[in-house]
Amino acid sequence: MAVKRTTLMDVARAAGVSRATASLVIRGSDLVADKTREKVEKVIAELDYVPNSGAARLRGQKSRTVGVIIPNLVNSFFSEFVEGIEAELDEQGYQVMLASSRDDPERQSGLLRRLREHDAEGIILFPAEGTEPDTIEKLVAAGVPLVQAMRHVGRDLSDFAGSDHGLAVRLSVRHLRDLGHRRISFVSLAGKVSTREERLGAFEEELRAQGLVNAGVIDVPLEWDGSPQSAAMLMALEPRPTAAICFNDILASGLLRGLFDLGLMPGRDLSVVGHDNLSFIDLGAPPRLTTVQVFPRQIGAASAKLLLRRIKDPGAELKSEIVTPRLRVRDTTGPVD
Amino acid sequence: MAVKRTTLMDVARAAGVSRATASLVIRGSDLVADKTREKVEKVIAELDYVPNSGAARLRGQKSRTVGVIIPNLVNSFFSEFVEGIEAELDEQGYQVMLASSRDDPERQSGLLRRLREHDAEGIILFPAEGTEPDTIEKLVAAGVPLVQAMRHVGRDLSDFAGSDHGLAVRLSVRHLRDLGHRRISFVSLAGKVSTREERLGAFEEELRAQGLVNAGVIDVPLEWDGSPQSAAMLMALEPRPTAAICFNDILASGLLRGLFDLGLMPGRDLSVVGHDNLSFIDLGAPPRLTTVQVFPRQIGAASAKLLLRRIKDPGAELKSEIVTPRLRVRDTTGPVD
DNA sequence: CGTTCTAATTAGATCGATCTAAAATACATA
DNA sequence: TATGTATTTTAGATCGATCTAATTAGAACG
Repeated sequence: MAVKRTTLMDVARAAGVSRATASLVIRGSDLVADKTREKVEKVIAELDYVPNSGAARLRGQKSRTVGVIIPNLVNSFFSEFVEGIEAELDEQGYQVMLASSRDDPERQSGLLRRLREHDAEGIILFPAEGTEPDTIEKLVAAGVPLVQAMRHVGRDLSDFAGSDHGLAVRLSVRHLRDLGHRRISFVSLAGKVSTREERLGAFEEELRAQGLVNAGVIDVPLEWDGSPQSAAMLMALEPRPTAAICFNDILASGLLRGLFDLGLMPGRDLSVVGHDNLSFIDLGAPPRLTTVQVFPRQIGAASAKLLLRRIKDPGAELKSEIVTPRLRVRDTTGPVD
Repeated sequence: MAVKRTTLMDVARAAGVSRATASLVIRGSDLVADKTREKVEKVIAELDYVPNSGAARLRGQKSRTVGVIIPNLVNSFFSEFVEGIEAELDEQGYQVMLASSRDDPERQSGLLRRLREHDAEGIILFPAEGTEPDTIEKLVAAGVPLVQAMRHVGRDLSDFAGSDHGLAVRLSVRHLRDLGHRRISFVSLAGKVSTREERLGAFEEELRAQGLVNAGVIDVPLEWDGSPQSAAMLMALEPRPTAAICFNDILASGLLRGLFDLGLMPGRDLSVVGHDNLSFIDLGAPPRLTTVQVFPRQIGAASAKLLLRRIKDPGAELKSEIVTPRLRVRDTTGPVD
């Protein structure tokens, strides 16, 4: 059953040339005469020859493979992010090795190790919650081209692509202020990651700058149902907020659902703003969620570009690529009455 | 900048043993004395040695890597599917190489080739629309362990994991019949893939069996917005359907949105059933979509298991794993008045 | 036709691990 | 101590492509 592999040697023999020449043909070198090239290419097609990249990379050093680690794939934010990466790398002939850390730093360390064993030329890391700076430092010290995406651990250790979280929050706050809201809450997800701190920090700062009131921060777990219990928690706050900014669209949509279950109307009884602009927002029944678009696909593409740059030039200066978010006003925010 | 790689030779030298012994330690062989093992392991840790899998696989043949090709990642159905695969393979120490065919058979061929070059031990293929049986035949002939998932091309060529599309449709039809519906439409997506045929075939068959009327099949493209124009198309049919079964949840949610835009109420003016049970269904505003749950994660896991089995035993009998779908009745189906 | 220059080809070493088969060491027993 | 057996260790060949440096074929010219 196990067919013996067709090697370059077989091809060379069948085409009546040397291994070296056959190798040149495969790599598309222009050192080889057209006639010879044709002959060899014909044989390759006939034998359905597939090069053994193990051998190639052993000698040639490059695997044309890049490792990508993300916390999970359930949130479509991550899928879009990966899509962006994949599209960009594919164009350059790179293959993505995908792994999911499940937001567990230990698991993540194992994956990093495995990706290195698999000889990834570089790694795009969406760091798991609680990742130690040490992890990053070691990678960089070992000379592994690395880009951190979205979240980052330890400043100025690696290239970075992400979003301007501060601006995202400021956009939401200002939008709500323009609508007359003064008491605003923030629905965050439990845990300690740089994004949470950044958004929360920006939230409080901007409230202060605008002279508005922080009506309370509530923490909920990130569940597939978006933790609709946030609705009741918000309505129990004193003084009661007239608007809530949510860490992401999943939480925001969960909140919408919770409001409906309480017989309340988003945009009237409570204005709701999300983050991410996931594609499902436009689907289904109104009202549609007002949210800040974060462009995960672009961020993915940017990470890929940064990584390719670093692979080419390991000594290049550290660079950050920040994608500017954009507010998408839809139906769940309205004037305060 | 480019640090020279630490090789097994370096480890061996530093530990005062031979390359062979060091190799044994790495592979966890019990042929090596405890004292020696400790010594070597210490050195490995000190030098932060990472084996070069290129060399290993060149000699040892196994890459512990599996290729996965899916049409795209935007539909979260695919992400969940990939999650299932990744989780299962990860447990066995396998690494996933992910690639997206964008539903283009040509691109897909290129990717298949690339995955083989990268020495994937096997491939899980969610075939692109319009994939030729020839593609599959060649792979199988070349001895590449292959599992087709969800869709399949050419029967009995490879292992297969998927869903019982026929049952899925029958469940929806019977549910609608129980609610008193007699004129039912099907919203399909344009294109020719086995799933479409299967679902459509089962639809017509079951209508006949139940003595119901096919009120018309409409084809729409799969867009991110779920092609809400389907609503108007359905309402223009003569005689007008009282219920519609949609190929997937994206189309169904698009239809819901289209109905609202026309001022119609799903579940009252038109009953709507989806397929897949994507996780966003529970989010956001009511009404929630009635749909058939398809369990992509389980199907992914099943594909992974089938593939591992075939890798272990290439001569094993062909096997199909069919996951049974389940109807989730929510708000968008109601009695006909 | 011999010489020179360029274009095309090739032999052979090499990458870093694994495998086989043999050697060295330890251990038990007579 | 000698001998046989079990346990560890190792030298050296090997996987399949690529690279370097050298060789050969081909073209151009006086």
